Amino acid sequence: MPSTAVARLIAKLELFVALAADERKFLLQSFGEPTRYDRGQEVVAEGSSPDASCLVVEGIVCRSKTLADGDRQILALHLPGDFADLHSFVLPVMDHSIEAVTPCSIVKMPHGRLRTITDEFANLTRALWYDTAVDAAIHREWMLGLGLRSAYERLAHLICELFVRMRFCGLTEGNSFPLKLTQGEVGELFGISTVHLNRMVQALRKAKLVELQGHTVTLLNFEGLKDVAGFDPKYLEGRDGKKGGLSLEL
Amino acid sequence: MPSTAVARLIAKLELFVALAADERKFLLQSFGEPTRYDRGQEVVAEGSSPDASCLVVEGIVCRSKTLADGDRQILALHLPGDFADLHSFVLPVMDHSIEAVTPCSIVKMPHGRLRTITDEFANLTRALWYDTAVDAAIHREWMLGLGLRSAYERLAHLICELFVRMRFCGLTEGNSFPLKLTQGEVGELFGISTVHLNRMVQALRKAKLVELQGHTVTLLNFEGLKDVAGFDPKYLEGRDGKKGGLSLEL
DNA sequence: CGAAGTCTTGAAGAGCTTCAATACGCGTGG
DNA sequence: CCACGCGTATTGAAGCTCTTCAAGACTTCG
Repeated sequence: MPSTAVARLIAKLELFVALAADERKFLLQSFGEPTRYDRGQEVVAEGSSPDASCLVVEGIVCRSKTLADGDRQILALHLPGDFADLHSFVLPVMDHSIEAVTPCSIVKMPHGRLRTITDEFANLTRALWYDTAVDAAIHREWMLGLGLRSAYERLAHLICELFVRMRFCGLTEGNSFPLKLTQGEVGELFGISTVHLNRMVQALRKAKLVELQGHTVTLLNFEGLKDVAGFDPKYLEGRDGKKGGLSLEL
Repeated sequence: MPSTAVARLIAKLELFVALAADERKFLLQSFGEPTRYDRGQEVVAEGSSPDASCLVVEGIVCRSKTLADGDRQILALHLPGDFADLHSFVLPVMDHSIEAVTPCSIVKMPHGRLRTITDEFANLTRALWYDTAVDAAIHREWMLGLGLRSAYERLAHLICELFVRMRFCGLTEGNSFPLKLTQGEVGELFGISTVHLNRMVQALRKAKLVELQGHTVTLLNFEGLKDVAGFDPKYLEGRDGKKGGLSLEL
């Protein structure tokens, strides 16, 4: 299982630049044993100085910052094959925390290995740097959403993004993907009240764009959803428009 | 002048890790001639693929994304000594644009030089990677603001951040710094209406926290302002709490 | 079947936007 | 030197989005 996640990581890095066989091999050998985390469990604490970076193997993790008054803002979601805190290698102190949104499994790459990579594999280093740059690009896309888009558009956007990223992980089935969260949890993740989230979900249903039932999200009209969301998968793509299956029938 | 900006860049990088003499020298020799830009002029277009990265020498530049309906969200502000798009070295296509907020002067480092750095100077590469990671950390701080903070708190936070960063550039005078923008422009930068910005400015005045008059911002009570803003300069700092003068009497 | 959790609905209120009008500040030409 | 005019700052008021509180309906599972 961990090796599947590393393979996904490699596939993502190769959207940017081809890796040499020894680079791939080095990556595959750099992760420790998987650790399991329960729903809601903290994986990395804000203010800590980790000595390893986390790769998601299974489940969904989120990164968040908490204000003095207890309010929390979700900064990013990570699916299998994503580094959640590769940047902790170059950032001395975590400015946010990482926690498990669903039960999940994580492997870690010690920063010593990353240091070796940066000393010996210039090409792989650029690829990892690229990975953190894509992460920042996703931050920017979220900023757009937080600043400019209504809750309705934002929800549509999140669903588009999750669908595309889930598909890259092979976690979709047709136009559906699993999301084992209550509306309350999605609301908190999303930074809006349960009540309002519910109304937006109903609006998406009424517009025949999305069905959310049980713990499955089904896209009924991806084109329409993309229009509402203003979704442009460019920010998830690699060099020369390589899509790595990211945007099959977008 | 350009060399002052590069010196600031070096000072910032050394918050993370000491640079060798040849690394510093290589940096100093890597930038082209300065170019001037007028207020509002585009420096780098969204969707383009630059072959060089921009270092601000003078003035203020912003990065922004524009939605289909024309609404624009500011993603970051950059002062002298900041790379505005170091990430364009590893990101094949610009996901946002860069433009001059005030008249400014910019020098560029060709990506070929960056490639040489990543091939030959592992230590400097880590330092530059660090720079993009700090940039992402600032994105995260802004996300907090956009998602959780009121316009009043957000304005207080922006003033704190600008003050600290301006001081690092030596652009403050006592508790004041210049901001040659109208309230309308600040509002747009800030993503709120002129009317509401004005009311928030008045509130800050009434609370005796800040004076904004003409084109000068004066902090009357930094402690109080930090409290209102929930400002914690941690995200601007380097390894081992090195502050590089960032937080003298914070 | 009952109980707990989840979803849905209603209604009042906070924060911000927009439109529209008024006041201020300052440089220019008379 | 003053008056005019234009850009900027300020104020008022209506309206939209989202929040909170509170209650009711539906699910699911022991």
